[in-house]
This record gives sequence, C-alpha cells and structure tokens, in this order.
Amino acid sequence: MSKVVQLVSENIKRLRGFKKLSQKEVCNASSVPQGQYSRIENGKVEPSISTLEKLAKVFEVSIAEFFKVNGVNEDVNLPLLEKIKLIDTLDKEEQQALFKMIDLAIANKRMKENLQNIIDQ
Amino acid sequence: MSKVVQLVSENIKRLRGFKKLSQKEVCNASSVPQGQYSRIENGKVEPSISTLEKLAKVFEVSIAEFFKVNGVNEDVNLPLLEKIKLIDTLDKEEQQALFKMIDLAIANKRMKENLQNIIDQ
DNA sequence: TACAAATATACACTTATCTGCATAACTAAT
DNA sequence: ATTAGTTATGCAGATAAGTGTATATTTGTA
Repeated sequence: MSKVVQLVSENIKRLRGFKKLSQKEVCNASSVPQGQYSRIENGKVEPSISTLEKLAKVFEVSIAEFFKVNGVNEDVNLPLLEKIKLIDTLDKEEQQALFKMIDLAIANKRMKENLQNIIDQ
Repeated sequence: MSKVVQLVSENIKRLRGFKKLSQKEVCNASSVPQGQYSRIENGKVEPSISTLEKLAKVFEVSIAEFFKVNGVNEDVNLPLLEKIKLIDTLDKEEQQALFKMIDLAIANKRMKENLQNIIDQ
C-alpha cells in the first residue's frame, strides 16, 4: 500500500480513538460495513471518496483531515485561524477550560474598563 | 455525483488552469490516461486515492488541496470564531497568555496521541 | 481459565474505476 | 472551410472496492 493510503488509514484510526468509538459504532453511524471498515483502518484497501465522505461525517471533520500529516512541531506559531481549527479538535473538557479562561480575560477587561469609567466621572 | 466529488473535480481543473497545462501534458506527467482524466475533471467518476496521488504530484500540492473549498479549509467552529475575535480586543499581554494556554492544550493533545500510537503498536 | 466484546478475515457477488484504444465533438488559427 | 490541437465519449476487459454474511482471531475482563 502507498504512503498516502497508510496516512489515511492512520488518521482514520486516530480519529476513531479520539472520538472513543468502536468500529461497530462508526459503522452504524456511517453505514460502512464493519469488515470493510477494518480493512480501511489496516490499509488493506484504498477507500473511495464516497466512503471517506461517510466517515468524515461521523468524525465531524473535512476529508482533507484524512490526508494531513500530523507532524509534531509544525503548529507552534500558527496564525490565529489555524489555532481555531486546532481548538476544534480538542476534547470538550479542554475546550471548555480554554473558553472559561478566554471569557474570564474578556470579563476582566470589561470590569477594568467599567471601573475606569467610574473613576473618570 | 456528490458535492465532494464535484469539489475535487473543480479543484483539479482549477489547478491545471493555474499551471497552464493541457490535459495531455498532465496525463504524460502523471501516466493517467487522457480519457480517464477528462472524466475526472467533469465529475463523471470518483478518482481513486492512487489517481489523486499521481495528480497531486504533477500539480505539486497535497491531496488535501483537492478537498478544500476555494483552496482554503473552512470547516471552522463559528461560535469559537466569535470568541477569538474578542481576544483581539484584549491587551497584548493577556492575548499572549491565552495563546500560550491554547498552544499548551494542543501540544498536550499531540503528546497524548503520540503516546497512544506507541501503545497501539 | 472462560466468556463476551471487539476486531480481523473469508467468500461470493455486485459495482465502479482504470486502462487502452478508437473516435467523436469542440476550438482556434491560417 | 480545412487543418491541427484539445477535450469529450464509447467500448471491452482487467482490476479493485463495496456489500452481506459468516466466522476466525484477538482483546479485555470476571
């Protein structure tokens, strides 16, 4: 199997692990037979675009995700938009934690502004 | 044909135009028969990963490019985007602090995944 | 160890892409 | 209008993915 097919299969396996789903669950949600899905995760076949489409829907990602190399350090100083995409891939809990901090920082800023206004009066 | 296949075919056609190549030239360089290539550009078939791989090489792009809308990946969480815009209104120091935490969360996730991959092997 | 769930494999069959080749349809320029 | 270049379409055979069903095989756990 080609390097790319290997990459796709690894990404699919990784995404399933990330979503904490069994093959059966993915297959029920995507209507891809479990046997075929197993072959895909093991790089035994080249999944068609149609199949990738079904799986991307279940994993809630773009098909492009399947072809991305998740290099280790290539996202240290990404532009803001890239960060947003990455936050999307985090666990719900971690997302919530980040949101709380963001909200806190914003609320804090607003409070400062309000205090300043009062003082200025 | 599905929306995605249409997208892929449009992207391929766009890339060929961008490179100012004829179908024949692309086909010579990729060893994809011209007839088949024409069908791909017109969304008559779902190109396989192998075929996309050959074409990506000629166009000097990642296969992921074929699945991007307007050449840009725009599957972003919109409410999150709004929050990020608010970050823009913060002080530089607070922005940096938040970004550090975001990077930390992302790095942490990457580490977990890598560990998981090692365990899975 | 034994049992159950999850995953991998087997087989027959269907369907679709891929290929090679041929040729039609379209485009542009002389 | 004719020619040359480009793109679209047709067809038959080869190859490979998809499906359904069944069954090994592995993994986790009591």
